Amino acid sequence: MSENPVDRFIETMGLMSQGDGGTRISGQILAYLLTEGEPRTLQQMTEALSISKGSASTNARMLEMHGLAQRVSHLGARQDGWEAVAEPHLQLLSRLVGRFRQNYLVIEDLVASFPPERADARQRVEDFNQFYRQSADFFEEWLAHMSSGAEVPPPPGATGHPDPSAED
Amino acid sequence: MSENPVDRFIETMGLMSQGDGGTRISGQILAYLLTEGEPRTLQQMTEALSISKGSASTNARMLEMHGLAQRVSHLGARQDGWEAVAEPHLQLLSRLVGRFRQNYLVIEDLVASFPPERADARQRVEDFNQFYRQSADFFEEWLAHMSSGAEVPPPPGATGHPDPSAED
DNA sequence: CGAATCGTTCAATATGGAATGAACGTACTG
DNA sequence: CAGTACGTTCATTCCATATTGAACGATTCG
Repeated sequence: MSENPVDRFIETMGLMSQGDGGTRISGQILAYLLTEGEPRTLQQMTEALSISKGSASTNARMLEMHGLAQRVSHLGARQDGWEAVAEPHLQLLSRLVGRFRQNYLVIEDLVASFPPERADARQRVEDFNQFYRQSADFFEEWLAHMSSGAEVPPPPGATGHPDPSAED
Repeated sequence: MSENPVDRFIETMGLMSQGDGGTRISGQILAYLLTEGEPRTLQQMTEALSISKGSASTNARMLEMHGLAQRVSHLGARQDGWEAVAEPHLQLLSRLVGRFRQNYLVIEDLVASFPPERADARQRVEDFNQFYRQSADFFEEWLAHMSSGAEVPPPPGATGHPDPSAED
C-alpha cells in the first residue's frame, strides 16, 4: 500500500496481529505507538491510521487489557495519552503461554471423561496433549528468564540433563 | 454441543485450530484421526463430522501439507486412507517457529528502510523485533532436542522452578 | 449553568475467508 | 468399453466478527 516504510511497518503489524487471532487495528495501533515513542491520543490515532473513533477506543483498550499499551496520566490535559509498554514481547509471550496452558487444561479435562472402551484413544490424546503442557512450561520458564532482567537469555539446549519432573 | 466426550474433544480441537489461525474442520479431522488411531477415508470423515466431501478433501490435504496427517497406501482398496502422523506436536511447533521467523524477517526488512530522521523509531522496532527472533531461535533449539529422540526434553533454563509436577 | 470535548457503547454494516456442492478428470471394475 | 467410485477443483453461499458511526453519559471549560 504505502511507500512510506514506517506506514508499511504499521500495516504489516496489523496483518500479523490478525494472523495471530487479534484484530488488524490493534496491531496497527501498537505499531503506531511503538514508532511514535511518545504518548498519543485517540484522536491522533484516528487521523494517523484513518480509523473511526470507536475502533480507536475499543482497540486501545484491548491492548491495555493485554498489557501491551497503557494510558499515561495526562498532566495538564483532558485527553488520555496512550503509549506502548516498555517490553511488549513479554506480554505477547505471556499470552501465548496462557493459550497453551488453557488448551492443555481443557483437553485434559475432556479426555478424562473418555469412556473405558476408548482407553486407546485416550492414551493417544494424552500423548498429544503433552505438547501443550510442555510448550507452556517451556515458554514460561524462558519468560521468567527474560523478565528477570537478562535482555538476551541463555540458549536453552546447552543445559546438562533432565530433571525427572516431567513425566506421568 | 455433544454430550459424547470424544465428540466434544473433536469439536474443541476444531475451535482451537481456528483460534490458531487454522480452519475448524482441519482441527476436527486431526482430532478424529487421533482418536480413531486407524486410517480413515474421506467418506468416513464426511459421515463422522458431518462435513462435505470437498471440505474433507481440502482440509485433509491441508493437514498433509502441514505434516500433521498422511495418506497410508491402501493395500487392496481404492480409497485413500488417512491417519495422524506419529508426533503431531513437532509439526505444530515447527509451524509456530516458522511463523515467528517469518515475522522477524519481514519486520527486519521493513525497519531497515526507515529514514534516518526516524532512527529512534527504528531502534524501538528493532528491540521489539528481537522478540520474534529470539522466540524462533529458542523454540527451534528445543524442537531439535525433541526431534532427536528424547521424548521428554530437558527443561531449558536450568533454573529451579516452583512446582514441577503439580497437577496431573 | 450552558457549551463543548472526550471516551465508551451498541446496533448496523462491511468484509474476509471458511464451507458447500455440483462439475470434472481419473482410475478402477465387471 | 461402459459404468462406477474416488478425489480434486472452484464458483457460490454462508458465517463470524471486525469496523463503523451515531447516540449517550461524564467531565471540563468559559
